[in-house]
Amino acid sequence: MPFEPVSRVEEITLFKNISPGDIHLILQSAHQKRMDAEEFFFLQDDPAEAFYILTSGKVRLTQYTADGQQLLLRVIVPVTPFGAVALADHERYPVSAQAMESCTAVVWSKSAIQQLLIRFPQLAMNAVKILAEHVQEFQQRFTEIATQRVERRLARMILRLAHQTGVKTPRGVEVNLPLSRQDLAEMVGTTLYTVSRILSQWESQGLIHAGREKMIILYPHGLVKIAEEET
Amino acid sequence: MPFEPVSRVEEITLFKNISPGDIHLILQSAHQKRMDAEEFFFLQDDPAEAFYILTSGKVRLTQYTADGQQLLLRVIVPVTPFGAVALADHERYPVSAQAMESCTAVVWSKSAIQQLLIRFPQLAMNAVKILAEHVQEFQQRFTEIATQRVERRLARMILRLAHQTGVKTPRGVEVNLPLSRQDLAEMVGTTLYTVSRILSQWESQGLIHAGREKMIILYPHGLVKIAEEET
DNA sequence: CGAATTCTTTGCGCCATCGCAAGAATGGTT
DNA sequence: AACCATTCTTGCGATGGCGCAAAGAATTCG
Repeated sequence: MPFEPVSRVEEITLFKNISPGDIHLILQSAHQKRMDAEEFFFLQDDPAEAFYILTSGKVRLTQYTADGQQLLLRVIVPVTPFGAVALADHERYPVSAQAMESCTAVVWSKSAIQQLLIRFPQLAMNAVKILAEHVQEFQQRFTEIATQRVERRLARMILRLAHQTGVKTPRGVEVNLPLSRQDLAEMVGTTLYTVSRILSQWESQGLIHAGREKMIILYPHGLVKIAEEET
Repeated sequence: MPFEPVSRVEEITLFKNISPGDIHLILQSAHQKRMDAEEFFFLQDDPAEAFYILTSGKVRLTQYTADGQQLLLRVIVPVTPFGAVALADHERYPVSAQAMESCTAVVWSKSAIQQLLIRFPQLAMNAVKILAEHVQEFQQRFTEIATQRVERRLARMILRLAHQTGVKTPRGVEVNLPLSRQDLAEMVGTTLYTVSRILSQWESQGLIHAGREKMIILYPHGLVKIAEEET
């Protein structure tokens, strides 16, 4: 089972303080999966039966509410684990995971990953750490949405995305994700109209250059200011 | 070290599938702590150095934002663990934990709990499960606040609280928590004015009886309807 | 290459929620 | 019993953000 992505996988939090030999063992009980754009790794409310680490492509994690509204909770980029609920027993996925483009991932079945957690306690500890970070992130985002204006939330989100996948180009920092206004709106908890208006305003101020499903940050400091300044 | 609360502690998720003997061992490396009302178990941004299980009293978990706003993220009742970030390395508490009344708790130091996680892998798996549930809860609340009106969010929150600590009385279900309008507002992400207005309205409809820092649900079904009905 | 589809922008009216301010209610204190 | 400190209520004006509708780009596809 050839694993070119191993070299990068080794560096991630999940495998911290685990010897290369053990990592190799752990990876041996995984298999690879590829997905075409738009395909679903899993759907919300499915029994959580597999745990993934994305090795290429991009994945969107979406939650829909009882009344049909959708929320884009996060975008997964390589090399990030997702479907971590499968680490716990008897859970269902709280989100749907959809490939935004063609993707590859390393996959463990629930039973495999649970055996690994018992066999390699450090792995369990790392998983705890990852989940603890997720809890923090969502507490934080909950706090933000409860207390801050849309403009600030959007600025923060774009900076976060730029941090995740930003690429420096001569013109500025390019956010390398095909996100529509609707997607951005779902991420910060607003409507596509409001997002569109704010982006237009920023564009007229020379802060960004926003095109269809892409965006270049011309003046990051301006966004930082919006994201942090009081009021 | 006498542990009257042990009997109840044994039932919680954290100790599931762990033998009574092992639980006893685990509890032996804890110590007890008592706190007076208003005292802090820990403050936000403190290094996470201890992990707690509340055995009596009530604890509020609060997060404050850079600009000084406060959010009441949750109320801890017995027998619930809190400070779970201490399970992970090098973390800081993302919230402050303050006793709402005089409290007792079982406490493990970070080093103790980490040794236990290694020694009892099932403990680590249970911790993973608990954290996974927290992630879900906040994803859910994030989604709610992003898509639903205040009235519905408040109805949901009150039902949740009633579920946690509700006591049936001849007059209705009494929510046994000293929460001010401000507290409720922070929990659902609104202002105390709006909470007050909504509660007044519900009171005039005969759904609840709301007093100063207390409340009795007279007609739970009415709240459920508000919490679930579409629109 | 042109039509169909999807995504984006923006004017406009609307309303849920905010937040001040002032006064009322409640509970504790001496 | 009178007082003080909180907490709660409610009128009122202000407004951020919503969401329809229609027109304008950018892509996709046949």
